[in-house]
Amino acid sequence: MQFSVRLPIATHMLLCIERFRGEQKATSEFLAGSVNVNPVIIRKIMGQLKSAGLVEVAPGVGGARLTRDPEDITLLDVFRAVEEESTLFALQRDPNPACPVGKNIHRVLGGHLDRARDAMLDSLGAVTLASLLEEIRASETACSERE
Amino acid sequence: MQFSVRLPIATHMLLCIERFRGEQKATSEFLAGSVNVNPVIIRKIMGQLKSAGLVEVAPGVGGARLTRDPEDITLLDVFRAVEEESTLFALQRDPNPACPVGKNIHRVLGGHLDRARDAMLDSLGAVTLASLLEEIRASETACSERE
DNA sequence: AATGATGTAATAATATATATTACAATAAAT
DNA sequence: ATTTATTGTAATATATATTATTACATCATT
Repeated sequence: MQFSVRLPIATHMLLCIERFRGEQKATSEFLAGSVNVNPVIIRKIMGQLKSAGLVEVAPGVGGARLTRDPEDITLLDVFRAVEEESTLFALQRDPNPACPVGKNIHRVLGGHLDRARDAMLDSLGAVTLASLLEEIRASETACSERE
Repeated sequence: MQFSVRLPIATHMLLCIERFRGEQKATSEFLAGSVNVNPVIIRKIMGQLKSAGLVEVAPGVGGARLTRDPEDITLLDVFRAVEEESTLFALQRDPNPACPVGKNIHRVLGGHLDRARDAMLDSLGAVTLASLLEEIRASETACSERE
């Protein structure tokens, strides 16, 4: 199992939107160039970000912008926009109720798996877009200073 | 995205092996009856548990047994036996190095995603097979007392 | 009207998950 | 020695998810 690459791509998109605000109109074409995927992939993920209320897209003229301060957007918000969190851990269907293990496995195991998932989500929730942007900017500065 | 049902099934198998130790030979047929899947699925997962050193299977005569005390087996051990932990979070391939975001996204985002994964793994590592077995046994007792 | 952009449908290629049949190999029992 | 129960594994089928791509109707501006 592997997570889809939607979370990294969506994060990349949001970072570009904010990093180039005022410089470059954030069109699907431009973002596709930075992420290096097909523009339609960008538009689909942008649709999910829009549904989640994280971005607004200018119809017709094009370009996206954040609806909130980068300080108020976390990786958890992005994860929830592009992945289905409730069904992260599946449980086997129809375990045998005549077996004491089969009868109780869902209840016993389910709670622990939910906690493991929540631990991951909490960790994602601790990372803001603003902090990521700062890390990006710090790298840029380090690069230019080295020249 | 959704985890495969291998972790729940493998856990179920281990619990059955231990719960019925001395009562029922833990054959793939028997375990398949409790989990309610095809015996070949059980054998494949059993192969993964064997490779991970969690169980020993008697060749020819059949039946599996744990190689360690249930106190010393955690859900993390089971997860590692049946899932590929290192590739949990994928990163987009070939982001544009000419873009400041594309150039740094892997390094900046990768660390946070690894931490989120580790938070989940740590949570799984805190649950022992022994504790699960105790929860199962408690349910059984509660049921029989209610009668 | 022409332009540049979005939203979305349709299609294809690939990968993974799960179910199932079949059968060779193995160890014990008779 | 043959039979029996079981494992390990290959082969196949089905379903679903992911990613890439083409095509085009729609929309706002110029």
